[in-house]
Amino acid sequence: MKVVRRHGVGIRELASELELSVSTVSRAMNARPDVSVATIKRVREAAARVGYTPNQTGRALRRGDTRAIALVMPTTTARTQVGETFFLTLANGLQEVLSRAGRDLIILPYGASEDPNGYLFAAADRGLADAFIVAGTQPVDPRIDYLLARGIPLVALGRTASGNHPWLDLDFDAVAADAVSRLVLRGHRRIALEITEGGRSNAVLMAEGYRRALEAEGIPIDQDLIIEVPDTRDGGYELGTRLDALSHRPTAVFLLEETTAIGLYRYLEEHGRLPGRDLAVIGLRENPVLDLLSPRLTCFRLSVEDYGRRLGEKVLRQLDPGVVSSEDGASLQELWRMDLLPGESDGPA
Amino acid sequence: MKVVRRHGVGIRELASELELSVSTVSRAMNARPDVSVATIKRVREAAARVGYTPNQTGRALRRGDTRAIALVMPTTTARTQVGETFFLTLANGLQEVLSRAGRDLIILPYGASEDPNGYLFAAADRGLADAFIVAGTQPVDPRIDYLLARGIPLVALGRTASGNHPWLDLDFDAVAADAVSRLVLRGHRRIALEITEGGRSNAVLMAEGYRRALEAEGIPIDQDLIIEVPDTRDGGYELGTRLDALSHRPTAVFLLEETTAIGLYRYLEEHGRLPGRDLAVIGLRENPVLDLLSPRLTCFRLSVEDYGRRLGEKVLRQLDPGVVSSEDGASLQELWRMDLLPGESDGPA
DNA sequence: GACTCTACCGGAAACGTTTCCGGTACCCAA
DNA sequence: TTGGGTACCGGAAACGTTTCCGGTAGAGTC
Repeated sequence: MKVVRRHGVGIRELASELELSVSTVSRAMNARPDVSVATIKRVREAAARVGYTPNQTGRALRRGDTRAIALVMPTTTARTQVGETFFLTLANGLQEVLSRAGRDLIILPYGASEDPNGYLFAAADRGLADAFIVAGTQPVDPRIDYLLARGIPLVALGRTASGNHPWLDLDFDAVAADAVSRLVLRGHRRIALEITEGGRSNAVLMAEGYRRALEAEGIPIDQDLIIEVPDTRDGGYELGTRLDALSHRPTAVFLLEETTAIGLYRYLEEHGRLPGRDLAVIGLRENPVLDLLSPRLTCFRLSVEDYGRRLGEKVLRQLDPGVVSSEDGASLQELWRMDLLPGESDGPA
Repeated sequence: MKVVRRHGVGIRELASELELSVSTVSRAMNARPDVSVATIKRVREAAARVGYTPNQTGRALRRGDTRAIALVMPTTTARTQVGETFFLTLANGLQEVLSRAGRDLIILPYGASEDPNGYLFAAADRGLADAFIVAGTQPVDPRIDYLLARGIPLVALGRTASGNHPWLDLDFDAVAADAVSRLVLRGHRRIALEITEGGRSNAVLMAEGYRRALEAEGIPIDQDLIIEVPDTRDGGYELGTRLDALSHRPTAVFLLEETTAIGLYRYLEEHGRLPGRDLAVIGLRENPVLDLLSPRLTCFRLSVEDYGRRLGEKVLRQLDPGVVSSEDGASLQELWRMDLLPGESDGPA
């Protein structure tokens, strides 16, 4: 009934057409040293002419590897976060590096509907890719352990508690230190921190960085100043009310989720106050949506594409340890710095 | 040097442990009718115990199919468009449908750096997936022709000139008709249209729909009212100047790229004018970024997730024609309606 | 001229699975 | 008791490629 699409032309057809053996054709296609360059040329040309491409499945079966890297990432952020282009931009930079190395990028998206663990387990068992990049990691993430246990190369986007595996993460400590010291320099002493509700791992890390930064500045830590709200605009509005409800109001706030800046600005505006004049605000990540805010939000610049490129280099190094760059040893686990991008929202106290 | 990870346990090991033949184990794993249910149960349990999963590569080689669907999509929009979460949300809905059918979704992203055609050609030749969903289509798209020529199942996201292949696209005609008739009803006669610079296919389609809608309303078409600007905020600002430069100013404008609304609003504000009062504005697609605009932009609602789900159904139908839904015949090529979402930006003339 | 060495190539086995084809054992009816 | 059916299972050939191992021819060496 159904048209069986046997692969158009196989290596055997090509070999017989060229009156060569299958093995020679294979070697020629792979440019092995023990074929004459003349033969390589001849085979390649004939392949192009008849439209032969080595079947990847057969090749993968025999060689035991695919030439692909899988990026496992959540798609749910697309709904909750405003203007969340993070992962796509990341994929952009990542792919640039990978394709230069002759490897393909495969994205495995998982939504809210499926079990992220089972999804990755199945893909790993299937041997879908040679290495996995796991995004949206949890502090203790079964996916990392699963891959580690099977010796499958991986890079995590975000540190985990699983110990000695490669990861790349943002340097929250440095960011917190930068933000806090900048605010302190402008006379702020009561600096609040907005973090995501529900104890997400980034929130925990940022809270730690914030505490360390305050300690470094010799400012006592007030637990009330760490405020958990949803990472939405409404969360930002709520943040405004929560700040005002404090007995001793802070003069500055640092936002882990820049989306909340929108709601916070609206709250302040409705109450006749101005960000930067009546409350200093610093956001974490630059985001084109924030361009609409006035006064301009002070935040940190993250070149997501560069971040993706770095991720690509890390995963390639996992696969080909031969290409050891000079600074290899220390960079199994790596923190990524972000530069402060001054705006007008963080005025003096 | 490197630890060769031979697949942990293969079907042979499992078979010998169970004292069964390889073929029986295979049949049991696939729940074929000619195995006893007792054996199926026994095999499945043993498989779970020793951690055996059929190697997908071997299976694919023998069966000639993967259980995967590939979505080929551009990542460049992430940079140019503000808050472009379209594809990720689409993937979300798509995957929901596919995983229900026991299939995996693989995303093949292509950036500006690579040749989108070659990228797809290679993936198709490799037999990466059973079917391809091609997004970011051009009116005449070599990728579609390539897949068609090889008989590889596909669904295009966007109509093309390649004739009789399945596609799903937005119903620009209906949208234009809705927008125009709404504006006409409110007394507008000079209605401008903003389209993307460079003759992108959506722009052409929308321009046609716009013309047809005007004709249907008996309004003569003025070519000057069709204005091409970049699909950015600055493009929106430029649109404002271009509209004002017209000898006979329009009283309403319909935006193909809602991103431009941001710049247009700013232009109007700077010139002391108000959208909805001094110029009626209707945008094409709802976009969370636009929530920040005041007065609220009238636009059309597109449930991207539903759109993705529909896309999934279409591609599944390509692969399993057995599951013929009642309205199958006519739906090879399908237009997707969008509902108008009233705002306050399209006041009377 | 015999020997070794190099450069290139062919045959066949492997990778892990599915599926075709056949074969046994059993049950039931005649 | 025999014959035909059914239910289940085993052996072996595929799927398309790579790679091991061996083999030939020619060049170079003494």
